[in-house]
Amino acid sequence: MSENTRARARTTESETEQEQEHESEQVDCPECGGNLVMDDEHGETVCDDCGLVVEEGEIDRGPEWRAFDASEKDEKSRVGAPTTNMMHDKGLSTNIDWRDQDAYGNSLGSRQRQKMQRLRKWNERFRTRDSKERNLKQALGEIDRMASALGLPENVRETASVIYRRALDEDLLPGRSIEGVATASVYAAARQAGVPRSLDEITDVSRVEKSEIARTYRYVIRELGLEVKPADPESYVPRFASSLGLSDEAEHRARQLLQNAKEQGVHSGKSPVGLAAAAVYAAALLTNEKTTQAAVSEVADISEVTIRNRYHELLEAEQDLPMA
DNA sequence: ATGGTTTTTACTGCGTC
DNA sequence: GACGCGGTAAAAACCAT
Repeated sequence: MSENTRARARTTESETEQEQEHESEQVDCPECGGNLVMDDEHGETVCDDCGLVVEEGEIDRGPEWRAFDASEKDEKSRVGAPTTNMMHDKGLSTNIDWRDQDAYGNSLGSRQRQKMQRLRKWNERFRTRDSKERNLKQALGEIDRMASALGLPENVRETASVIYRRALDEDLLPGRSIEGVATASVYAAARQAGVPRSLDEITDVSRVEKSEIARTYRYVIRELGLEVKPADPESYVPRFASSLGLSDEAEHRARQLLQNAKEQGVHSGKSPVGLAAAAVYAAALLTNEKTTQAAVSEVADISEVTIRNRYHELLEAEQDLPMA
């Protein structure tokens, strides 16, 4: 299979783009000069005025919260770290010194020593309940890595972490790889948050085979009783539209097409990504903006044939029920 | 495993710049 | 002639049974 078909489309349109200043937070939109705003919800930087998406995720500016041991944690975490599910113990564990001394360095009496022994024991029991904690640590690292690579916003990472944590609590891990479950968690979290990434995109950043991800994902969903509605085609639209440099109008039009199609139940069994891609293409046509099927196919990772089939259906549906 | 459905691959013909 | 688009047939992938 050619790698070309897999290649993500870059948003670079022209060589005339000026170097953007990296120092300042306030950068002007290359298109219209408007304000650029970070959209945490979708992990995108968009222009206030014209809606141009300048960068989609890719770069994760967040601090590196991962810590592998105590000393590293001290270095990396900022003062007053927020509690977060992204750390294996939510960053809240207590450490009790092993020395039998008080804060001034005086040694303790025997009563105090015994007390400290008991405290240490229990603290240890709570902190690293068993090997699950190690497991969790590694998995959260992976989740973080993949989410970054996919340009997913913070809240998705949080959700993924929670899902993984639950899977671990429910003893779903035996027989499955940490990687696999971690990947499935990310996949599920992204979908739940309404910023879905296709299985293919997920596979690209995971170390696990597609089939295993799918299998594990289904398993986790079922066992945890998570409700994940089939991905809404509309949620793909903004990403595709901006990758192709289409206008807001076209994007809006694409949404309409999809809503209309939804009402008529044209879906059912068709891949949401395909629908979204077709809608984007059709919308570009309707608003007289230049795009090719090949381009859409590229950004959506969907074959041109599928786009053709879908967009015919979309336009038909539009005509059957013009204005309600 | 099987059969039905959807998606992809590969190829071909048509019109236009 | 290359490009964008449309169609088709056969293969592959997917899903429920």
